[in-house]
Amino acid sequence: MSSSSAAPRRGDRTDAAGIRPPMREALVAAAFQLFLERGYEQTTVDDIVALAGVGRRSFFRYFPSKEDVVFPDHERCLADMTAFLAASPEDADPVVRVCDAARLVLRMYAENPAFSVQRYHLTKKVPGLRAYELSVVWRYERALAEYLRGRLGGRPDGILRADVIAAAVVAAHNNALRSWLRSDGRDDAGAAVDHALGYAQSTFGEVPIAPRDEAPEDVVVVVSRRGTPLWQVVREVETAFARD
Amino acid sequence: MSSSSAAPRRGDRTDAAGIRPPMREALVAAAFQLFLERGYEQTTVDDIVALAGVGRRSFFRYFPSKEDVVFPDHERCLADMTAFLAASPEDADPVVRVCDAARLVLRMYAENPAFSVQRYHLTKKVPGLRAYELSVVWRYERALAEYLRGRLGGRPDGILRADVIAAAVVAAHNNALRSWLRSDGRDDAGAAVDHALGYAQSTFGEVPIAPRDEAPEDVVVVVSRRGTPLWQVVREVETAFARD
DNA sequence: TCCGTTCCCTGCACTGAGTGTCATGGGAGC
DNA sequence: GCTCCCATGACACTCAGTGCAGGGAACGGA
Repeated sequence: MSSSSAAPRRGDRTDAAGIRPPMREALVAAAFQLFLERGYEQTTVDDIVALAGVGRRSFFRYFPSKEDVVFPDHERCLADMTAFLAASPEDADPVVRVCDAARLVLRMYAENPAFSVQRYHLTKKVPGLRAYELSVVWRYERALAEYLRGRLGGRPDGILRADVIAAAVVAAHNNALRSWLRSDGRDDAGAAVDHALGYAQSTFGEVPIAPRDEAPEDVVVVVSRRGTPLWQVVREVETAFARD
Repeated sequence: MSSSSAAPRRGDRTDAAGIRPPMREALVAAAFQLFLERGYEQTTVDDIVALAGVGRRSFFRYFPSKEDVVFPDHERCLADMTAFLAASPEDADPVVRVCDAARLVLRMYAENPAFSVQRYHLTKKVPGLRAYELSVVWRYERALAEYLRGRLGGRPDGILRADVIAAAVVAAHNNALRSWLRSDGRDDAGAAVDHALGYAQSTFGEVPIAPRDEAPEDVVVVVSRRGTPLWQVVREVETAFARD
């Protein structure tokens, strides 16, 4: 009964990078159906492969572990991010660049809102999945940090700054992403992430407030009472620079 | 042969919070000896308990999983950090406070440099341990972020800022900690962490550069060419404020 | 001193994840 | 039509982690 059920035929794939075998999708679908029905830990790999109508060994051929089936597209997204950063123009602002790289992750989540929200509720309550997600996030953060190290490595504290900026960008992105997921995908994810990344960018960025090509000899004067908290001074400076 | 070997007697413990049973330490020692000899994944829990001369079931009573034996004191440190943050005075600078909280982790590592360096080399090469360490670091970061949320929650973007500051502080701390671990514990860990946390603090801190009680009507004038990168302006402001 | 209670430890059996290996069967290429 | 390739499936195995029951030492009370 197991060999003649819904097992996929061989003809409908190309095995190249173009079309992936449907067994992968069948396993993801079966896994999520059971995870949502009975919970993650109450579902065994045997249950999943039985529902998908495939052999148990095939599961581990497509997913190195049971956790991987919950994050089926992060590997591809991580490769995309690495390629995106590697293709950065030399004169790009590094902080802007890593913010744009972070937006790739948001785009992946936003491509399939229902799936992302389901997965969010799953990872929120299963400690093992939370730990797995952390290791995924860590790899994104490492990709950003490696790029920033290459760009900031020469400056004083370049490596320290690279690590801190990467962590801050990831935290800002995740803050917005999670608030979007909590809204069940109803809020505007792009706007929230733009806002959060804008905060990170304004904290670390080196973007000139005014375009470089206009009136470089203009002068701005900031007056501040000694004793004012530094953040308030910075905010005033920023406001003064933005005012045209 | 197994019941009459090196099993610890009952008399040498008090079972209160004062003296912990030596079995815990015996398991940690046996585990690390084998981990360093053959590697983490080549060592089974049966190997560990055989060397420690205790029953297999006892291992899992002291350590919920095989990974936990590698990080035997993080649970205590996390409790210390939570208590430290909960005991914060109302008028403390939140950013300074979380930096001090992060120093608790460094202190734990510095209490036993040889052990910390061994563990560092172990976690560096074993993916499973790296994932476990990430979940530990995540709990520290959550503790800092929760405290900051409580302090900054009312302000605009308070929650976002709390998450970003917590991530930045953890990243700065870990950057210094790891560079100290890479030096095999020879460098000055305290100085490196102070420097790294100082960077994070100057980026996010609200510390007045000049003491509040002196000449609050003093005036500082900053002049900057329009088009100058913002970070450079901020650095100039900072320099001007620090100059007395 | 003796007994009962209470822990702590141990052995045993079991589940479930993950892996190595080999047989098979069908499709692609010749 | 034949052969080779390779994805798949079946089987057996290791090992982490858990539930359960039994046993023995310390402790308290009589």
